[in-house]
Amino acid sequence: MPTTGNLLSPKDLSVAIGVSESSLKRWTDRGLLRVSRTAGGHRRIDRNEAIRFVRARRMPVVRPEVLGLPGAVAATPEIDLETLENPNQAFLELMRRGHDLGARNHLLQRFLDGEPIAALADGPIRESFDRIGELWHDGPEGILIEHRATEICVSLVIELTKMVRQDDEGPRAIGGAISGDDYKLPPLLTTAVLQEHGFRAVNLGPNTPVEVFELACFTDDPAQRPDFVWMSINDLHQDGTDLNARIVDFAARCIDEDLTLVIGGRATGGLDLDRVPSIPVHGSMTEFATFVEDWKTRRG
Amino acid sequence: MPTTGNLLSPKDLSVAIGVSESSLKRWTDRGLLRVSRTAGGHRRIDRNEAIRFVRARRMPVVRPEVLGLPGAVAATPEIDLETLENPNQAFLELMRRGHDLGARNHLLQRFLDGEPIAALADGPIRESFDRIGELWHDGPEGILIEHRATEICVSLVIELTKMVRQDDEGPRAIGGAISGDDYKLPPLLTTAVLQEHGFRAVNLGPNTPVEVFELACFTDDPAQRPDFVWMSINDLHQDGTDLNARIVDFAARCIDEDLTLVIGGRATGGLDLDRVPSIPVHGSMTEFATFVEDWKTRRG
DNA sequence: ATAAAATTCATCCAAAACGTCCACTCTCCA
DNA sequence: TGGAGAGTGGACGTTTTGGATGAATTTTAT
Repeated sequence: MPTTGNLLSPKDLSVAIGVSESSLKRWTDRGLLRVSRTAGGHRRIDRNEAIRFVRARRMPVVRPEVLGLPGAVAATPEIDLETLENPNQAFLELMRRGHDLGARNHLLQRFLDGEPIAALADGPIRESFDRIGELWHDGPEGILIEHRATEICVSLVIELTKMVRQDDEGPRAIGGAISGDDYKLPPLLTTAVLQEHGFRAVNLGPNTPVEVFELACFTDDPAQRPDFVWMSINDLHQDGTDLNARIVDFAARCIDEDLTLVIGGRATGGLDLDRVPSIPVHGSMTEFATFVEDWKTRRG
Repeated sequence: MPTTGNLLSPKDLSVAIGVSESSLKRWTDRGLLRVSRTAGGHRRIDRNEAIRFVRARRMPVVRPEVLGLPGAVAATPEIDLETLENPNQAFLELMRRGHDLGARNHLLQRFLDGEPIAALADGPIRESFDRIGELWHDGPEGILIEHRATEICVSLVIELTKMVRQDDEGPRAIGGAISGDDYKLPPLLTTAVLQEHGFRAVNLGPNTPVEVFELACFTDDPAQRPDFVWMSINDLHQDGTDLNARIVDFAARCIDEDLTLVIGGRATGGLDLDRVPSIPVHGSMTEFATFVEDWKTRRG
């Protein structure tokens, strides 16, 4: 029986990744894998640290269930996922059918294989919802599929977010989707990517007015003040001009107060941000992730 | 329930740091951890001594709340959560401040102590959002708090849901919140409660049209057909009459096809469901949970 | 106050983990 | 081809761990 709770014994992890205990000990002694010790000197390994380790070293996981990850694939009879040339299509099919366990299995496997969350966002997730979004116009069936898939995916992204190490000392980031944008996934994915890069990220969720951004960013309490703000724009109300002006004002104030504001999302093009040309705009999560890394090194 | 006051029992500390009681006692006998004794010889550990012990050895704390630590984050100076008479108020304060780790510890402890998810939904979660909902009218600050708290709570409820999911053979349930109802939490909580009671629950999320319910319930594929449907109604658009008619039609068809439909949510009273008096309506999650249990036994 | 229930006591034991050592298998380069 | 260097998995004697035991103590309910 694997150790309960969030602490793994060396044996647990060694059987999980199919490696000898000796190697594991050597790795911990060399600092490749961070462990804590009991008072008697026995090693205890945090689950998230174990996941980080196998992901960073691209180690195959022989028994994922020991790490609290999905075990054997629940075979879907109708479709043979192996034959699909594109793995993202396999994910799409699972999402279309509402096959939550299969989708979880697929995404987590790719996560463990080392794909960054940003790549998962741009790959299987985005492609699936592009396709599912088209179905939406076909009537109730499309809406059903879209709703079910969204809930599944929200749950998966939140699960991923909890797996990436949250740094207690990392820079503070806050953000959300603007007023009128009801998409839940982009803010969640942005939060996940930020946490993967060591940020302490706060998610304000969809449909957040610009005034709320202002309040959150320019609070008087310096301990609460973020170092980084992001705005997700995936849907625009018809009256975009007023919103545009508000965003431009907010962006100008961010520049004044030396706060980095980043804007992204597929409806970003619907805005006219030329008046504040210094706002970084990203078109994909991978782009955003590289920007974030740059920002961190630039900031020291 | 951890021992009250400033003295911990060996069991309290052992669960807090995730080691066996035996080991802890051995450590005290070796003098690694100073303890006092009751008249009868039972060990009592001072909270500060326990904290000193875990800090000195850099031991991971599995359940910080047992030690009186609100998590990895420093205690909020203005409030002393211990002194709040009502634990639900403590949760409210944590949510107001966006103290996600503290909120997680609080909720998870109560869950591990045996409170059913339905009780958590009716207790800390509902009370907090009742209060936070009032703040919403106070302008941006209230909206900020509400958005942040919602995202935190969504994440927590999903985490709880993953802790209770096991049954691959349970009855199938499907549901969501109706058109115009954008609340995310009630469908999530309903799903969590159903899974806790052994259901295979599918969540269609907020803002789901009645036609989608119909399609999901009366699909031709018998393998997909649910045994149980639920509808969450927490917000009504102004033109409730049309929606009311659609729901009544849907409910009638459910009765025809011998499918259980349950309706709940705080705006349920805004509908006129007298034409289909056999629809069970619940006003709280606990009520819903008992109904669900009855339904299961009645059904054999 | 008293009885019943729950917790903790000290002790014991098998399984697990400790650190160390040592063959064995790779890769690389002379 | 052969030998150095690094990584692996197993073996070892010793120490630590976690669970079980029945007796004693504390807590809870009557």
